Amino acid sequence: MKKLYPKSGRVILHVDMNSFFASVEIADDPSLKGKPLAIAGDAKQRKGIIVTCSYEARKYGVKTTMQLWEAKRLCPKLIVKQPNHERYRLVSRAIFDLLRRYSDLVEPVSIDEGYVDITDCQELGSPVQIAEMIQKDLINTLDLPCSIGIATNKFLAKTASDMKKPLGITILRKRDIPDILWPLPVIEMHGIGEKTAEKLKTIEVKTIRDLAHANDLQLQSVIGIRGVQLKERANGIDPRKVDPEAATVNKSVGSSITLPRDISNQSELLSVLEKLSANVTVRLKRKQYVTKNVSIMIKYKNRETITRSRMLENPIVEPHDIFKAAKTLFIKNWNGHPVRLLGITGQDLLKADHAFEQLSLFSYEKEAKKEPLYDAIHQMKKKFGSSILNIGVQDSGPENKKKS
DNA sequence: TCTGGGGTCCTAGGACCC
DNA sequence: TCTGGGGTCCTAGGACCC
Repeated sequence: MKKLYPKSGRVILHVDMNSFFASVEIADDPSLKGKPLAIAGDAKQRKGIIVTCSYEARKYGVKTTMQLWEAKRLCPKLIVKQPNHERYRLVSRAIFDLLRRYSDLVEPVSIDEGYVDITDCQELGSPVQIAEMIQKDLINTLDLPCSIGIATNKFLAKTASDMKKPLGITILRKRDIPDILWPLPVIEMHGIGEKTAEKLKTIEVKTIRDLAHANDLQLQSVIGIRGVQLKERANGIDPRKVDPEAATVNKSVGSSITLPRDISNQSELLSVLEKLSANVTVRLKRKQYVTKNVSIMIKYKNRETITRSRMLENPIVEPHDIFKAAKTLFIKNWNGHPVRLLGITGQDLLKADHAFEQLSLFSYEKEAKKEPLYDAIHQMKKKFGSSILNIGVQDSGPENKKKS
């Protein structure tokens, strides 16, 4: 074992929950076990696509993003549940709490996957033993299956966890790269999608082997600066650290909705924007952010999509402030055609307490160096409205209601 | 009867400043 | 006496991922 993982090298696990949403539903209702289950939106609301499904459903050919009616055609006995995101978030937290019992270096990547750096955990056992312990632990305590990849860096660990599902444990060693990684088509690589694969084809790069040996200049010319990095990964090189803080910071927080039908009536659309504003507020507050930039997204009937954004003078978080900004953008940019989807996103986020400090400093300098605190706050309220001072954490927002 | 909703990162052009 | 080059900020769009 020591030989496989020399002292200087790292040992990183990628833990990937298997068909997470479906598995949570099954854990919560064991009568679903062994049955074809799909999590999907409401077909009547035009959101009838498969979000995820159990392995039993996959046997029938049911796949993620498939239309619900198509899935039912393939598998008439398919059981369909609507997603319960609140519940999934809760379970996700429990998963990462469990992982942190093995190592402090846990980096959540999404609701159902994360990296664990176990380089300094030798006393717990070998890497494979640790992976087995985690896998069993997740089954025993939460009744949830996962696949785990083991490697010396994030990219290889992520690739490895994908190779065996469900309930796999896979080691991907550097020396196995030519045999295991290189024969795969480039589109299998994390970070390469359809468009990039097409571009790579134009320079005769079709497999990961081709990519690993590709010419740097050619790569750069066809897919930009990312090209060289992807080539490194294809060669098994990935210096990214496991960073527990990475996921604690948000760059943006938004809310969007595909309308039950296309809408061209302005007041109807505005009332949708108003609801979205309220939702964005709830999410910003839950994460304790304020935003300095509001952007809207409009997707038209013909799927053409525009985004329009605006920097704001002062950070905001209250629904009426967000709605006001969104409404202005909408009125100015909507072309009057039927709308299929609307979204609002706060970008350029500030932590609420930090924004407060900034304002407070500003206020002191500007107005009231010697005034009592009460007056300083009063001044700020006058200047910026009371909204910025009333940032509370408010959970259990209206998020669930909208599922109606 | 056309693929939902949440994100991240990168690129490119224009405005503006020095 | 019309004109270079660098840097930063802002906006819009695209690609990708789960």
